[in-house]
Amino acid sequence: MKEAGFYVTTPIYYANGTPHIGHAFTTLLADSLARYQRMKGRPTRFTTGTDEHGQKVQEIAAKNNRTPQAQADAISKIFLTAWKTLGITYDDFIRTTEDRHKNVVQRLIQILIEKGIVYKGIYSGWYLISDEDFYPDSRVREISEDPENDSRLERVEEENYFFKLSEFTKPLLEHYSNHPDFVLPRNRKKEMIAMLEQGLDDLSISRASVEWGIPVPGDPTQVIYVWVEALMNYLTSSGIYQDEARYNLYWPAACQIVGKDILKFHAIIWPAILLALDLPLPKTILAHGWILVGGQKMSKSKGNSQDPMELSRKYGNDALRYTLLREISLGQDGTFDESILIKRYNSELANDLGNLVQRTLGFASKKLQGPLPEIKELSEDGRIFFQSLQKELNDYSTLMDELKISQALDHLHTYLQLCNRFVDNQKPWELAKINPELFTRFIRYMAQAIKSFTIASSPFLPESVDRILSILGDKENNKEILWDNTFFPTKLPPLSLTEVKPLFPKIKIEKDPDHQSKKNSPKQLSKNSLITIEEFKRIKFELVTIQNAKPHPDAEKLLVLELSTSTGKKQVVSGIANHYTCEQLIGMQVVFVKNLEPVELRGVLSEGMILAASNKKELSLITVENKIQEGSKVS
RNA sequence: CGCGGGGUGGAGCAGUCAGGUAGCUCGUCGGGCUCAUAACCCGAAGGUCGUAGGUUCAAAUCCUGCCCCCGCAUCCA
Repeated sequence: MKEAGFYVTTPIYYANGTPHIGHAFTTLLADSLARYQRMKGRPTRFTTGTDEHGQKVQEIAAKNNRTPQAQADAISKIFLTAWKTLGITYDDFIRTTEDRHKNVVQRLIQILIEKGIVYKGIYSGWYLISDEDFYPDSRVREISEDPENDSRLERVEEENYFFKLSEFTKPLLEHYSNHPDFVLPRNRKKEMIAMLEQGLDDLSISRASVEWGIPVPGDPTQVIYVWVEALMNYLTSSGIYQDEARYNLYWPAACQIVGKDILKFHAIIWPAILLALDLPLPKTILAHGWILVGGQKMSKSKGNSQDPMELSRKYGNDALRYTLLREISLGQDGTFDESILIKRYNSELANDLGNLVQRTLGFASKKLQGPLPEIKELSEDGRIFFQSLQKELNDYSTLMDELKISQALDHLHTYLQLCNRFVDNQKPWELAKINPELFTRFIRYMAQAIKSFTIASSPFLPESVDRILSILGDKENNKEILWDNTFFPTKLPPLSLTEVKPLFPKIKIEKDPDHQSKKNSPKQLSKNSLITIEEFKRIKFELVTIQNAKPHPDAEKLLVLELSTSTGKKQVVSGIANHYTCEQLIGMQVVFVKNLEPVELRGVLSEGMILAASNKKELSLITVENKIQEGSKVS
């Protein structure tokens, strides 16, 4: 039997803005897996794209005064550009508004209708636009009490097409127990099984009141529910009904990456649809957690940018890709921001890798003239060294195949540590003086070790590969980037080095003024978060008057306030638009936190914050009982 | 009874499904080296794995109760 192709997908993004760090994480993860499989010589297909139908797009388009298609085009272009910038090597960027997708979807739905798995019925319940999801009466109260959803909840009573999801509970549970790796990581799988065990209701899969979508075959009054249709993109891109050879090679998908928030769609509804169609199910649905940013201990070291495009611009694609994938272990939420990137970058890329190259190849290029001679037989030292490296590569490879990315990367890091240790043990700076022959031999070993590392790590450091290989005088294009070239031969051909420049210049961390005081303070913050009076005093509150208020140009929930303070006018962005009108606010005296680090919120500078009491439903600004002079201290 | 995640040496995390010497990165302390991007190497300190109980020859891991944190979204500074 021929080896199956490796088909990896990201969700198609339903976005109304630029890609955030979560999108970038998913997509970089998929890209690295794809690069890894290609390196292993496996036929690989990597699909990403945009999800462009549905009520939300329709609404946003109307708000922006353009057609839904124009809206979709704009969104799609943003993502396309972003992925180009980040060096994403997708094989297919699918858009659900493309004809190829519409054709596939209609054909698939047609089959389901013919099979009687999709039937006509009356839907009566609630639909939450922001989620594009239906809710039973039982959950409506809780949802409508949340002010965020409030206005977005619609009573729906209409004739719909239904999918007999309920019939698939059992088959799905069977599939889960027969395929332990169907959903990873394990805790997510448990969640899905629990959900299945509660039983499933049939699913309404069409809407009469939405226009922007793919019509139900034979019934142009209805469009297909956007989620159901979007899931089918994975089949469209596989080549079903279009390219049989491609479809046979790549379907079922090897790995479908999703965020934990949309796992239900991918691990229950999607496989149910496939079962209904008698199509094979994907091998693994890989669910990752959310990327948390900031948190309490946002380092004050200048800037906490979390915008992937910004981070890529500042530090480069490889730095972003490597540190992000290294830091976040799947299966759990992880934290990532600029300071974490810098830390990882400095210690692993600059110190361990960059400096390793510098102290070996860089040193050699200064000391040696002419090429490194051939080595016919490895010394005992060299053999043992290569053996230990080989073990790390094997472990790396095994873990990669198990989709344990951050653990796999651990072994690449150990590899570097072994290299640095070898350098220390061999003392090349002495060899260079007393035994040139051993010295060149040593350098030849290191060149080999670095070459193998470079190739093995190329899925995570794709842009550095050329730079390193060219130092090794080894510019034989992409043919070199194959896993087979990581092995350690018993004979090494001659090799000539070229000039070495620092690969990963160290990022200087700006002095953090708070760091000092934190260190000096006798007590660390304890877990229950008691703070000392000194810590409290560091916050400067002041009573200020709101001089002017206007809506944020680019955000529904935010207002831009102009405050008159003891040190002049300040601008603050505040999330109170749902609770106060601009007119109400002008003239009010409120409490202002003065020494908060300024930050941009949706493009508008905010130089502090004003205080308010709030819970889920209500919000009320903190003000004074009697008017007193503005600029008064609050303590 | 909303849903979910978590509590493991100073920080951030892995390990928990299939119970059997507590692991990784960073930080701290001491030493080495001087080739290198103030980098590298070696050694050490530091943990009753939230808590109470149960099962077991054996529990971070399985069972039960309790306590505490945190999300429910990237537009609430």
